[in-house]
Amino acid sequence: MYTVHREELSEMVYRSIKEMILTNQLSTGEKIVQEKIASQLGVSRSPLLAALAKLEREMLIQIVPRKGAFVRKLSVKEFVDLYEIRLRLEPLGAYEAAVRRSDKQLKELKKLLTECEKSMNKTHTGGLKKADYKFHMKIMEISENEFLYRMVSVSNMMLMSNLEGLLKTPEKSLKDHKNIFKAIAGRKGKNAEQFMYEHILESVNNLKKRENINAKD
Amino acid sequence: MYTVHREELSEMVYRSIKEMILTNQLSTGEKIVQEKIASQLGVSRSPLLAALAKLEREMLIQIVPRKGAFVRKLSVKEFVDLYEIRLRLEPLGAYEAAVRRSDKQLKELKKLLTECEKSMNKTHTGGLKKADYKFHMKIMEISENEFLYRMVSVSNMMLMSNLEGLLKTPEKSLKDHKNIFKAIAGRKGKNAEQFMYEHILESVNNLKKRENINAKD
DNA sequence: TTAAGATATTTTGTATACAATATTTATAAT
DNA sequence: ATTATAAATATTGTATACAAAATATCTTAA
Repeated sequence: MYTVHREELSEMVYRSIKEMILTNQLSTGEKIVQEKIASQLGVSRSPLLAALAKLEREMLIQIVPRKGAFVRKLSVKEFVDLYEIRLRLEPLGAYEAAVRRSDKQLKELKKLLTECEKSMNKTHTGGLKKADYKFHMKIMEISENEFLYRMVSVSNMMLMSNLEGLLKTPEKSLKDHKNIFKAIAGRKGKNAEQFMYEHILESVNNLKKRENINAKD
Repeated sequence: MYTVHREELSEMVYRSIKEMILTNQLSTGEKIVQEKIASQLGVSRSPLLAALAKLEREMLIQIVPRKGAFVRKLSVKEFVDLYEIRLRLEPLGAYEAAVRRSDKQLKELKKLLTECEKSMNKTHTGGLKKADYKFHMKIMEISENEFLYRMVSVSNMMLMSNLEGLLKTPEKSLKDHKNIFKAIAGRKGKNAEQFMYEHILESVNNLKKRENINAKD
C-alpha cells in the first residue's frame, strides 16, 4: 500500500501562472490581482500567495509591498546583465558536465539535441527557444551543481519570456550545440567550457549590436 | 493621528529569523515550526509564511511540502559548489565595479575596507566574516548588476552561516582586499577581476585541502 | 522485548473575514 | 478645463478556523 501523493494547490497554481508568463498570456509589466486570478483558478488567496512567492524566487515576478505582484519586465541593460552571468556560469556547467557525465546522461542530452534539430524548421520561435532552454539546462543538471542549475535556470527563464526574437540563426546555434555535445561526449572539459563560452558570447555580442551597445571580443 | 505601522510584519519576521540563522541561534538542519515561532514573535502564521518564502528565496531555508521549513544545512560538496560559483561571478563584479565606480562609491568601499581592518584583532570570527561579506557585497553593488548582486549574496550568506572557521588568515585576506580596492580605485578592470579571482581561488583551494579534495591551480 | 497497528496529537495547507492601505471615481474650487 | 480634495471602491496584509497530513504515543501480538 502506498500513499496517493496528492499535489498541493499552490503547486498547481504556481505552474499555471508560470506557464501564463512564459507563453506571454500574462504580459510583462502586468499586475497580477490576487482575488481575480485566484477565483479564475478556483482557489483561495492562500495557495496563490505561496505560488507567487515561488515565482518571485525565480524572478519571474516582482512583489512590491502594498502594491502587488507584477510580471517582471526587463530593460535592455538587464538583458545584458543576465547574459554576462550566463557567460560566466554556463561554461562552468559545461566543464563539469563533460567531466562527470554518465552514459545515460549523455543519451538524454543527445535526445534534447535532436529536439533542437527538429524544432528548427518550425515557423514560430517558441518551440525553438524551449528546446534550446532544455538543452542548456540538461547540461547544468549533469554538472550536479544545484546552485548553478538554479541560477542559470532563473537567468534563462527571464530571458526566454522577455527577449523578442533570436540572437543567432537556428543553424549556427545548432552547430554550436553539436560541438558542445561532442566535447561532453568525449569528456573534454576545457573544450566544452570554451565552446559554451563562445556560443553565449556570440549571443551577447549580437544583442549588443542589435541594441547599439559596443560589443567586446 | 497617524498610524505607527510603517513596515510590514512579514518584513520584521523575515529579518528576525534571518538574524537567528546567520548567528546560529537557529542551527543548520533545525526545523522551523510555524505556530511556535509565530507566537514567539507575536504574529500569526500569515506574515510568517511570507517571511519563510523570502528566506527560501535566499536559500537560507528549505521548505519541504507537508513537512515544514528547515534551516539549510550544506554538505562539503555544496560548499565547493558555491565557491565555484563565486569564483566565476565575483571577478565579473569586480571588473564592472572598477569600470563604473563613482568617487562616492569608492569612499564607501574604503570605509568597509577599514572595517575589515578593524575587525581583524577581534577574538571571534563572526565580526570578521560579516565585514568581509559587506566588502564583497559592496563591490557587487557598485557593479550595478542586480542579478549578480542577488546571486553572489545568496552564495555568500549560505557560506557565512554554514562554514566553520576561516579559509585564510585575516592578514592575507586583508592584503588581498587592499589590492582589489586599489585596482578599483585606479579603474583597472582587468586587475580587479584577476585579484578577485585569485582571492577566491585561494579560499577554494584551502577548503579543498581542509576537506581532502584535490585542488586545482 | 520488539514490531505492527491503532489512536492521539501536532503541524501544515487552505479558506475566509476583516482591517489597513492603495487606487479610482466623484465633487468642488480655481 | 484643470487641479485639489473627498468619498467610494478595490486590493493587499494579517488573524483565525478547520480539514488533511504528518508525527508521536499508546496498545496489542508475537
